[in-house]
Amino acid sequence: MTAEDPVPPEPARPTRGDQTRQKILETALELFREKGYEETTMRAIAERAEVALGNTYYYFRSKEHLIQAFYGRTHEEHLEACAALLAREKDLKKRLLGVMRTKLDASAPYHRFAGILFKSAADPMSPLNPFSPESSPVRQESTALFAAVLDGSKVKIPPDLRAELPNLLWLYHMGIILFWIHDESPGARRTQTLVEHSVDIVARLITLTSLPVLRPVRKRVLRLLDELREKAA
Amino acid sequence: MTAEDPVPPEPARPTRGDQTRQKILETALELFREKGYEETTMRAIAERAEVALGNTYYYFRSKEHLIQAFYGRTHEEHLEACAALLAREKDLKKRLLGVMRTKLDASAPYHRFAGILFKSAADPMSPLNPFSPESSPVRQESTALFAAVLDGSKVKIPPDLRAELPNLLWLYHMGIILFWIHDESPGARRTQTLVEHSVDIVARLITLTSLPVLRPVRKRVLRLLDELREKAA
DNA sequence: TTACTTAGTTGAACACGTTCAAGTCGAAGG
DNA sequence: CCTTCGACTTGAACGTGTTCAACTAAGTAA
Repeated sequence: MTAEDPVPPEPARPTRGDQTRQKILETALELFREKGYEETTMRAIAERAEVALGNTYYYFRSKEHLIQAFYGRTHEEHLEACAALLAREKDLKKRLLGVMRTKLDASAPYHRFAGILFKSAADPMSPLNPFSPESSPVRQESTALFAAVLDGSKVKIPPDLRAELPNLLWLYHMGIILFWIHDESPGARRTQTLVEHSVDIVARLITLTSLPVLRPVRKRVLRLLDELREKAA
Repeated sequence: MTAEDPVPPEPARPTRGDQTRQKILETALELFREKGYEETTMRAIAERAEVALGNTYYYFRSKEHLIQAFYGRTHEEHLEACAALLAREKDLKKRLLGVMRTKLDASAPYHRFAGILFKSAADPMSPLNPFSPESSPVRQESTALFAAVLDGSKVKIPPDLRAELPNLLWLYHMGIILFWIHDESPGARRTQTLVEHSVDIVARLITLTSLPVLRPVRKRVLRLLDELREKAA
């Protein structure tokens, strides 16, 4: 808004480098969609982007880092796609279902090479690992989305559980994605089935947790999460 | 036993090739333990095994396939390690706990490069993917182990759930392994904590499933599994 | 013995991801 | 105008996993 940002952490003026960076990323995603990840070579990316091979490494530390960039992008698409629904709908189950459906829709074009995402995601050394510091911003945004899913609904949830639930839902959603990656059925029908049903189950479980019978289990789950967090520090 | 097997599917007589094969595998695991997976080159393996580079590919289709061989081996170690306990103990929770503990113990020497296992495991294209046909024997053996855990215990489990539970427990155990891979705490303490607590929770849930309140949820879970299996065919 | 066959072995060659020392470009300072 | 400096760009070179056509060894039938 003001005349000039003096020294902002991440200014937004597009330099020459920014253009090159974007061209490389755009070209890479294009090729990934066309031929898949493994079959796309860095040389091919550089060539189509009209850039020297080494230059791609000036902007992206590795081939995998190109995927991280893609990951951030689909996440933003997903946020947009479910904003309307979250503003309108008040029923927890429908909210969660909507979020998961739009997630699948947003990811669909990349199903072909999404495997590589999880391939790296499961590798503790990879920057793509969702638990790595490098991707924690995306993860936090993602769990924030699930917090929003809960907040906008009218369901009563015990406060202790409420605090942890976004993390658990994020984990749940990662499980779904993992299933989706392996799902070769046309239009990912099996994953859709899984989502429809599992959302129902999850929603039920959430409401059930208020029952006295389940209190001990709930407490144990929460205590476990606490302890793990302790030892992590 | 008899004089000569005429044409058995997979005879057991050790040919020259078997020796070479074993030497390569042994050397590979040795180097993996010493330097980790990424840092071990196929050339180094070939050299120490006193074999030509190309020969390693005669016996193992790829570097990853060497890991699959290792995977089968630790699984056998694990089976042995928990046999005694399963013969003795009758309490479900203790049985499950014992199995999971021994699993971690058996895997401990390989923690350093276990990441690569899951890296490939999450990739739908990889032969290491636990859902792939190539590794289904190991998976079946593994779920059979969990069936044994249930069978030897005195807990009453609804038959419909009983049929699916080994698969669910296998999934649970994969989740634990995934956590373990990312666990950098000394001696994998965090994973141990996770196991101690989560086994308790799982055991509780299993016994709780007989409760009338939980019947609808149980039924829905089972129906979901059924539907997914249907669509897979 | 000789010819044929199959299992096992070889290392040069290939394609790829990645690195790096050397460049080019454009703006700021003199 | 020249110089300097740092952002940006270049492509040759490296190390890697993997392939392959050619070779050897050893057994089998004639």
